[in-house]
Amino acid sequence: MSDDRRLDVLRAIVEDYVATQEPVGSRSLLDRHQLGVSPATIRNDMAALEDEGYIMQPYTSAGRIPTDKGYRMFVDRLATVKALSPAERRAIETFLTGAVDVDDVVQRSVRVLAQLTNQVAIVQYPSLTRSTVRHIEVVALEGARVLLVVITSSGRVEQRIIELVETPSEQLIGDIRSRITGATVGQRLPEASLRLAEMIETFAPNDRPIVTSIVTTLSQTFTNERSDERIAVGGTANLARFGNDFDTAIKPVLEAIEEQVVLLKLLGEATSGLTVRIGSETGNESLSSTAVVSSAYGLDDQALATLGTVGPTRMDYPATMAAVGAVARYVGRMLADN
Amino acid sequence: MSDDRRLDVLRAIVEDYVATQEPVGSRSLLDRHQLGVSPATIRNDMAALEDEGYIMQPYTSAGRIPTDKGYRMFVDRLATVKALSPAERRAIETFLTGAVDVDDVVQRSVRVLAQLTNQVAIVQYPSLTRSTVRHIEVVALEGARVLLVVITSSGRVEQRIIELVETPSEQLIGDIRSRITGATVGQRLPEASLRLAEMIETFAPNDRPIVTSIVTTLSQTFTNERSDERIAVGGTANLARFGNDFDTAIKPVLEAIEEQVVLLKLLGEATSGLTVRIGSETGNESLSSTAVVSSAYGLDDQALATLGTVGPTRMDYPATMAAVGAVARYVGRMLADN
DNA sequence: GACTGGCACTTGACCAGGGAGAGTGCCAGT
DNA sequence: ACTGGCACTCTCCCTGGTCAAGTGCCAGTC
Repeated sequence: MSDDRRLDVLRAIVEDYVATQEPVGSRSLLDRHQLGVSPATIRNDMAALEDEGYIMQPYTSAGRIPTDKGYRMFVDRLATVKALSPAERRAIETFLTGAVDVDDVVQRSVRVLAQLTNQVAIVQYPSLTRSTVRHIEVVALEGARVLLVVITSSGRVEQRIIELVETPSEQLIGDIRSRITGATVGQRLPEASLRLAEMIETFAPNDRPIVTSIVTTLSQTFTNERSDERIAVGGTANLARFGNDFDTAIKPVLEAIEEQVVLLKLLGEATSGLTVRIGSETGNESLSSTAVVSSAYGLDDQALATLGTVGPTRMDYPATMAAVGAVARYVGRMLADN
Repeated sequence: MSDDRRLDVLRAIVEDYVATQEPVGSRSLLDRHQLGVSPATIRNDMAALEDEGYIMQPYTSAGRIPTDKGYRMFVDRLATVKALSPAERRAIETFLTGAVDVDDVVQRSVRVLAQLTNQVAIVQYPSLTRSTVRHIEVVALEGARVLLVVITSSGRVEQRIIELVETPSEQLIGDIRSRITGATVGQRLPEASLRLAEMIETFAPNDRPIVTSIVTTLSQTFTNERSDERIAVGGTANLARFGNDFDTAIKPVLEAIEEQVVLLKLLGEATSGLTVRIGSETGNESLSSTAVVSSAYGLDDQALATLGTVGPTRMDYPATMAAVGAVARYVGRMLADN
């Protein structure tokens, strides 16, 4: 028995099952693939594959379906990366280039990713903690109110309005602005936060209350976890494809989507490159029939955040991986141009 | 045959059907309500109600279920408004008061509304076109870049960065800022947009290119439909309650949620007060088994935008209406405090 | 005249039983 | 090492029969 053919059989089973959503038997498998052997031979191969845990039978003497381990093998060693069609590439490009700001980029990528993959798409906003400070603005509003604006290297603009204990002089505001700018621009946000703390003591004691209040607010903004965890989700209507059993297939996904924390875990750490997590690999018990394809995106080789799709384990992995990878590249490029 | 009792019967049918999700027959109806008459009498009343179109039988000689017209009657004339429990009121209040900015207010209201009603919650961001300008800031960044910030009366902060053809002088920027401020602060955004247009010609011809570019960007921001249509959605996991037929009950709602335009239509015009749209009244054919409860919210009596819930027509209308109304009031108050 | 009890009737829901079909494992043969 | 053949095992689907819930109607009662 040749090892090569056994793997071919596994690949064929995965492809057929993904296409038809039905357990695949030895005969129907031969109808769709020319393997040059008889059904009986295939059956032997299947028995071996089952022994090794790559496929299973939903019930005795039905066709076979791939196990998580089978999909894993398929993804790791059997799948040939399916290049996107030129039309798809163009679609991504034209759709993304219309974006006016970071918010828009994220929103458009969710849409395009959902559309390309027919799955649920998730895009994390560019991480604040991984960006650097590009510009800081301190503006006096009416009364003792002050507007603080931070623009990051990835184009995100965060702002906050605070009320000071007393109205600061025009000159003090200017002084604060230029010193903060000097201390933070170009720094990554967590470090900028440290510099700010050190800076307070360089001001005259009289001014400290105002300076402190401004600086702590900025620090909070720099290290704000809430805004670091912002996420956009789209394509939930594609949940239809997950199966017809609402409680086991669809509800868990909807629940995961509602909980940002869970969602972030799903996307995983922003390690560079494409990650595929299948079934139990998601680390979420109720998502056992779900798979996540995710990729970091960023400026140059610097990972900024993560995006990806959530779909049924029985998905078209090559196509999904190609789409996720392509969108990640384009988004990275968009943010770099900005 | 007393008219009063017939309406009591209708109310009882609606309540029972909402509670059990099963067609209600004359006997089981008497088990749960003391109407003081026999099943046969109820049957006669039911026959009359059916003739008038308030209830129907899913099939010959099954129990009755309310029609859209029946629900409408229930909502208009039969439902006694169910006051929220003190615990619920406190829940809303404590949950909303933690919010730090408008974004946060909206996000928290979606959550709390979804949780209270066990339905899908929708909250529209405070409309820009209905707000007035509170503050405008023009800040020179590095090179010829300029940051424009608009703060509205409802606390929304919109910002945009543009690249000018040439680097403006510090003085020109200051001049533009003060004149724009003078012309727009306190105005509603559409009017402010007009004032800006008039203002261009008061500048020296040399400065016009720069002024024009800044002013048009601001105008766009003021009248930007995209940001006027921002919407937050939550509680999609509650779709489980819509029924077990994915294609007819759940998918249409998910599709509506994906399309902001559809969603906005659903919420409806921000007329003040509570609006209930049942089945075909939603104006969306595929949402025939869905009902929308919505309410405008705003500062004082000035409607700013709309929020509401989407649920199955067989929902607990009194409870839902109470929750939507309460959240709308609290959100309005939050934004006024801001 | 309004209500009630009784009765015949209708209908979907819920089994049980019985092919049909797809697929398997295994074995003897090439 | 592969193949053809065969007995076997499941699910799927159809049929038929019973059951319970509910109805409409009618004659009778207060």
